[in-house]
Amino acid sequence: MTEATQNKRLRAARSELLEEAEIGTVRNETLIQQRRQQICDAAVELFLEKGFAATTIRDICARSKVNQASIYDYVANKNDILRRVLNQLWFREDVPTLPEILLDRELPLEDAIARYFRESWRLKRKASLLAYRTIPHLPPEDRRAMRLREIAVMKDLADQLQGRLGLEDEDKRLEIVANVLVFLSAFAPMRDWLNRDIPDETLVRTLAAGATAMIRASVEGPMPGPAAEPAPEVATGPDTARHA
Amino acid sequence: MTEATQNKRLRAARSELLEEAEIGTVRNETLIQQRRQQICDAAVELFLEKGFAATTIRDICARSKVNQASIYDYVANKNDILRRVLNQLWFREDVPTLPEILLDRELPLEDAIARYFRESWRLKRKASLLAYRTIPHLPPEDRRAMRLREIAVMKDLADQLQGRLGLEDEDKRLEIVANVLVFLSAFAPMRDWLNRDIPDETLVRTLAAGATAMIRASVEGPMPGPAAEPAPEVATGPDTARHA
DNA sequence: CGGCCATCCTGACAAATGTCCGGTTTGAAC
DNA sequence: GTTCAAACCGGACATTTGTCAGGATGGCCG
Repeated sequence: MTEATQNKRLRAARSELLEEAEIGTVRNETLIQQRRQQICDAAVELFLEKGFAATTIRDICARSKVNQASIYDYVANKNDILRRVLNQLWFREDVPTLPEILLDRELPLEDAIARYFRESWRLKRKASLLAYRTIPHLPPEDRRAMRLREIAVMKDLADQLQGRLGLEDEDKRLEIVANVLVFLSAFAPMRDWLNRDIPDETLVRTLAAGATAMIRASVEGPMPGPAAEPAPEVATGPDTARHA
Repeated sequence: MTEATQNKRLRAARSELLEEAEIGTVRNETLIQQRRQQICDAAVELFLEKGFAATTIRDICARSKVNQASIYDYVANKNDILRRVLNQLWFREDVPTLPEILLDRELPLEDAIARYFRESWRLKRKASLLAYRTIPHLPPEDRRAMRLREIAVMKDLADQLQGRLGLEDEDKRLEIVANVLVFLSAFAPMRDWLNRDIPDETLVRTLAAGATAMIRASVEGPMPGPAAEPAPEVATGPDTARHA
């Protein structure tokens, strides 16, 4: 791990959390933290079970054992709960991103990827599901924050891969591959209703091997260009319009 | 394309649609079809924009220009609309599945995959997004129908790949790879808020090349077994509990 | 014991929602 | 022009929702 690489500031490290509201009434700071934790814990479970919009404040109160009126002493409103939950789970810093793992140049690519998948699936299961499902319920500025974070991670990853593969020039295809890798880190949570009888570690190693091959293969040969394909049938993106 | 292969009944072909309700009042069958189409078209747009739970019947009526009372002459209720929409988009039969494409043994693997991605992204954008997002809102029996369909496609795909790769025995890893391929067919729709400046065909060819390499790499070497990794932190699956 | 203040919670409000009753309009057949 | 069923729709229902005002409660200090 050369000094230059190690010291390289990762763009993603600068990404910001979603803004949380301030509340006025309750004073005891530790109590606030505790109640908020109760609320968020219950909320995550419910959001995953029923979806954000179908979860009511009453549901959250019942499960978190916080009174229906009191809850507004600890969170500003329903959307504030979602923001806090995402800050805790999606933006958590104890789960390394792949570009961070790749800073260790001693670690072979495949092992790095395996570690990335393993940790993501172990610690960010809920976060991945939640993020992909609740994005439409976020106000535009919050969506933007999440998108910026994702883009930063992807760019970092593309940089790291470029170094690993010993490529001189930027290659657009590396961004595609980076995107896929991040996408695959949500694979197990999003699809764990299938393949249930396969041990997690088999999944990790198989996918890491496959992903490594994919990376290497992706930058071989000439860059494929757009062909004479007709335009897409639909224009609707998940949250931001693609062809706006 | 040998006769045996060509005639092989694909499991997925037998999968069933979600059950649609019967309504009594209106008689004119073509009118019913037309109104239902208006309703479903509006509903898809709205479900993608705001999510199922956040979309109101009034929204759908406004956009489809069907009266709030009349809508119940054409669909049974809000959930019936979702079922009809999914039947139209998710279970549509004019978009080939990868196992179907692979029946043509003349077509090289990479080209088959490229075609699969291209067609899926062109024609099933909305369907992929909708399916991944609305599953929590479906009643258990409908979730089950969708899961069965997915599993059938995956098994078919694993079979086809086994043949292509000239493998004798079943390999669990082929199921993982099959799962990933299906997952990747939702890649562009689910993540098209990123990588927007990359032409679709570049995306298709790059990912097809990568996926092909992934398939080949996945079944090389010994089957990786479970290692001494700690258990997952969380147990919550997307819709059906993983460790119930 | 009594006062005081942080915390909790009963009960309510207005707004929104899924659903549909029962009347009104339409248009084709005679 | 009359008739009559088919299709439409204004307006309302019971319920649920997010939110909160204002009183009840409880524990600490004197």
